[in-house]
Order: sequence, then C-alpha cells, then structure tokens
Amino acid sequence: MTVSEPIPVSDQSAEAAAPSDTSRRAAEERFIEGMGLALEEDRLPRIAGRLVGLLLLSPQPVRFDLLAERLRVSRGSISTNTRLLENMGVIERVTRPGDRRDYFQINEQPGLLQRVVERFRARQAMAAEMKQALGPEPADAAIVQARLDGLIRFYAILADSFDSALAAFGQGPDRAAS
Amino acid sequence: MTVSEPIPVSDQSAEAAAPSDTSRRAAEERFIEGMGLALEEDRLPRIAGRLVGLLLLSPQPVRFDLLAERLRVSRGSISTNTRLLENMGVIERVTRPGDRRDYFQINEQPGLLQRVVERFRARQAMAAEMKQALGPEPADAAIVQARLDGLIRFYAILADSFDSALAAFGQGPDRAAS
DNA sequence: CGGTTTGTTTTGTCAAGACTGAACAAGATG
DNA sequence: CATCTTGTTCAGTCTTGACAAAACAAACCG
Repeated sequence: MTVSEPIPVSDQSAEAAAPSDTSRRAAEERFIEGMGLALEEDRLPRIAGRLVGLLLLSPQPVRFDLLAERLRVSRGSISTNTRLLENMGVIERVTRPGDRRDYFQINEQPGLLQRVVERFRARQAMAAEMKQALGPEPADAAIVQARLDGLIRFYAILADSFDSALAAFGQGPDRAAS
Repeated sequence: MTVSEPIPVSDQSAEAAAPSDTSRRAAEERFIEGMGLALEEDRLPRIAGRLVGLLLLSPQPVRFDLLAERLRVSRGSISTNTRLLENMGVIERVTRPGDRRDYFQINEQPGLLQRVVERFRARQAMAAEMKQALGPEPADAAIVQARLDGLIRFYAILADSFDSALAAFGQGPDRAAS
C-alpha cells in the first residue's frame, strides 16, 4: 500500500481509440490476452494475468473501476485478483489522501519468480529424501540411485541458474514484474 | 519404441512387501505421489507424474498391466498417459520379440524441460511484439517501453540459463528425465 | 472360425476452479 | 438519517480436464 499521485489513466474508456492507433490498440489487446494465458500456465487465474498485462502497459496507476471496465470483468473478479497479486507482491495498491478509490500499478520487482525457484528446490528435496530412503541397496538399484542423483543435481543447477538469472536481472537497465 | 530385455519388474504385486523394507515402500509411495503433484504443476495429468515417479524407481522396464496394478488406476488411463509421455520423449516403450506385451522405462534425457524453455521464449516474443507495436511514443510511454525491455531481457536470461542448465547437466555424471 | 489377451478409444461422471452477480459492509455526503 | 460510492465476500453457474468403465480393435491361439 503506497501513497502517490493518482493521475488518471492515459486512456479512459475502452472504446473510441483514435483511428490512427487502432493497430496499437489491437496489439495491446493481444499482449494483455497473451499475459493472461501465460500466467495461467503458472497456475494463476487468467484475469490475474490480464491485470498484469494491462498494468504493464499503463504508465500511470489505474483506477479499480477502470480495470473492471477495460477488461470487461466483474468488480468481484478485480477485487479477488488484485488482492491475490498484491499478496504475491506483483502489483501494488496505491491510494491518495482525499480520494476514496484504489489505484494499482505493477511493482517493479520480480515476485512471480521466487515461486518457481521454490518449486524446484522442493522437487530437489523430494528426490534427496527418496535417495536417503534407498540406502545401500542390492546391485540393480545402482541405476536408480544414479537417476536420483541426476534429478537432484539437475534441480539444483536449475534453481541456481534461476537465482543467478534473477540477480543478473536486478542489475540490468530495468526491472519487470514477471 | 526400443527393443530390449523385458526382465520382469523387481517387485510384482503392490502388496506383501518384506516387513524389513516397509519404510522403503512408504518412501517410494511418497516419492511417486510427489512426482504426481510436481508434474501436475507443469500442466500434466497427475497420473503421468506418478508414472514418471514409478519408472524412475524401477531399474527394469515395467509391464503395462503392472503399471495399472501398482498405481491402482484403469488400463485406459495408463494407455493415455504412457502415450502422452512417450510422445513427449519422457518415457520409452519397450517390446521384445515373442512377447506381445508392452514395457516402459524412463528415457534418460530431459524431455520435459524443452517445454519450459519454449514457453519462456514464447513470452519473450510476445513482449518483443508489443514493444514493436509501441513505436516511438509520447513521453510518458517511455516507462512502458523500459518495462517491456525488462520483460524481454528477463525472459531471455531465463531461457538461456535454462539452456545452460541443460547443457551443464548433460556433461554431468548422469542424466535424468524431468 | 470362436475365444483370449493386450492395448486403445470413447462415453459418462465427477471435482476443481474461475467467474458473475448479488448481497453486503463501511465510509462519505447531502 | 437516507443514500451514494467503493470495495469485499458469498452463492451459484459454467467450463475444463482427469479418470473409470465399457466398448472396441487387433493380434494370437486353439
């Protein structure tokens, strides 16, 4: 919950785009929809993805009701999904004294990624536990043991390279929220 | 579809494990179930994950009907999911002349990973396309442009580090299929 | 040929989750 | 206080996908 300038969104209503940037609007539509599908693959509701897409494209914080209007979605869904993303640290709720309404903006830091890394670490741990349970075993189980070692190593490498990707990213010209 | 020794699985029926390795059996159960949940996160049916788990722990190819029996699942599900994993290159169907039945083993190469990398590349492309559509824009859109740049760069780094993880893994002591 | 065995395909059921719309709560405001 | 406004929560609907069971196909066997 940050307090800042609530300057109205660059474009208010969903319709009536200037004829010149019609294709721009179409591209935005595609992008937003694409983010919806992309985040859906990460087990988040599609609307949450669309929210991220829309907010990524919005230079200024966007008002709650405009989100519902622009995405053509019920206020209930906006409420649920903004809170979800807020808790994940992906977006931020912005308010201003004297204005009762809520605004949202993407949070310029990778929040979704930690989830992924954690998942890999969990799998690594699972494989390690299994290896433990194997113990010193009959000859033909050697293959199994080698496989588990492989799994463990693989997830370790993966998680590490993810982490370093995150680090490398932090130093770059900019940060993004996904 | 490979032709090889179909040596019967180490342990045939699901019940009657030697009392000594009861906890070993429990650990296997946990591991198999864990793989079920893990692959489910990657948008694969849970049974597919359990199959991978079971086959990882099986030094020898496992017979089709034993899979159904061991996982307590219908033959139909086994059929569907083995084919799915087979097409993904995660497992391999093994047959032997003179034996009408099918056996399965995990394929010692990372097949699931390519999917992930492709997803990242796709998102990168999406962001790039959006950036394209933005074109040279009014002042306040600079932020948006920077964000998209960030996204693109981020997914690029991610996919690359995945690839290098795969590469590093390939040279290691062993390979695994997940 | 009839009858097995083995795997595939199809049909139907069930559960999970997303989303809507309506009811609701809590402030503002006349 | 009655009434907006704004956001949340809840109940119900709808869609999706997994799974089982049964029908099916094909190869084999007698």
